[in-house]
Amino acid sequence: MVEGRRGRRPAGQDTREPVLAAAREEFRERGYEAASVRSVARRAGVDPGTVRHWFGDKTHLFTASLGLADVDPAAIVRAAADGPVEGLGARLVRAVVDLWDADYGDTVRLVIPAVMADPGLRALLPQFLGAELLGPLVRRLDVDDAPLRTSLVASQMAGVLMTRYLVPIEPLCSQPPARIAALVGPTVQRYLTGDLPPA
Amino acid sequence: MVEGRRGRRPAGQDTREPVLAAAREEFRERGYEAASVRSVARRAGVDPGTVRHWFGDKTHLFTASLGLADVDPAAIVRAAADGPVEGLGARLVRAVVDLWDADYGDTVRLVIPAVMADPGLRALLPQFLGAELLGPLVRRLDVDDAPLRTSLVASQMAGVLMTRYLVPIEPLCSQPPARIAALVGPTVQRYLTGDLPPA
DNA sequence: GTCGTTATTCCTCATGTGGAGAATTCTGCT
DNA sequence: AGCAGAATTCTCCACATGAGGAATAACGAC
Repeated sequence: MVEGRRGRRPAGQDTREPVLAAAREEFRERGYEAASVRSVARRAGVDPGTVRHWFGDKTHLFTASLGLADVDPAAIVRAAADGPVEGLGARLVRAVVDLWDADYGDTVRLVIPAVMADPGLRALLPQFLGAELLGPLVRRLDVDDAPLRTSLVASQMAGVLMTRYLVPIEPLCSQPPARIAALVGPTVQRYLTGDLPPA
Repeated sequence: MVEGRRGRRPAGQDTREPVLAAAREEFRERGYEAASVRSVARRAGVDPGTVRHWFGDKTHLFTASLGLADVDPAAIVRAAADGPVEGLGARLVRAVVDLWDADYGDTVRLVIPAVMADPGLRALLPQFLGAELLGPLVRRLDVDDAPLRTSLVASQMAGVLMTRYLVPIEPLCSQPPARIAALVGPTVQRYLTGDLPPA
């Protein structure tokens, strides 16, 4: 921060981008807990209040620093859903596991606690999982009980991701994606297209 | 805290119990995030350092205040596992959902973020889920791949509990326990005793 | 020019954590 | 019994943090 100099900076000096870069470094180096907003601000040569002004609280700074908006998980899931209905469950599991292995493996351990700790973010999750990610897929299948099936698939998916990335439970968590797809795929398939007990 | 009065208190004055009671009140009234260690100490008429001395950090104070040691989920799961193998999956799901509905429904939303935020607690979870809770059950079934089956069951269970209590996904989250058992039971049954694809 | 808006800093407050030290109780020894 | 010293229990102080509000300076529309 420019010492003793209050008020707006002269034009042409973007502060958002430096803050974002500093946040990426900080979170990568020290993890979510140990990272501090103040240190991010110091790195960016900016006052902590500025960080707050642009990104709100720490969890929002964190998710912003991950640039999660760049990747669209829903698109990947939709791509996996193209093709025959047989084996759809396995393809779906495979796609999601691959996605997370490639892009989110390192960061999900950080994202989840942040999301869980923030009521606002948590409230968005069901909407995302149900409507955004799995909803279109299940509707395409033209089955009844689509919402129920969606939530069942979401529950199994959430469980797999949780035991793979968040609370590692052996030996499932260290199986290769193909094996996980083979093991869990039939379950998802049943939730998608199989017989469900009547209410 | 007794002002200006340093050092050990006269005998017979238990401080642990008042702190625990205060913590229960505080967490119940304000939730985990908003609750403060200092406020608990104030309520108990004790210095914050005393709280720290007895219970360590905030997450440990929290779990201590829940008295989670009193209930033994493993025993309930074992009880549900007594009986014929047919329908075991459904009975198991039912038992776990009932347990959480009755005893943990209100608090799990608070427990999970606290656990996730604490690396120590998180490290204990797999051990608990795998070995303590489900391990004996799967061993009793005398199947091969017992550890793998255990982790598969854990993944589906974790998913159900997550979508029911933590990130409510409709309509699954508001189904009665019997329906959830009917829906998810076959999956657990397959993970327990069904055919699994070879490695 | 003036005037509201926006971007930025500074200050304040309550918090979680850690350490130093004081008052009490306990232990071993004579 | 009596007493020195160790262990336990507890308070105070210090520190860095996350959050919010007030003050201030540059900008843009008119």
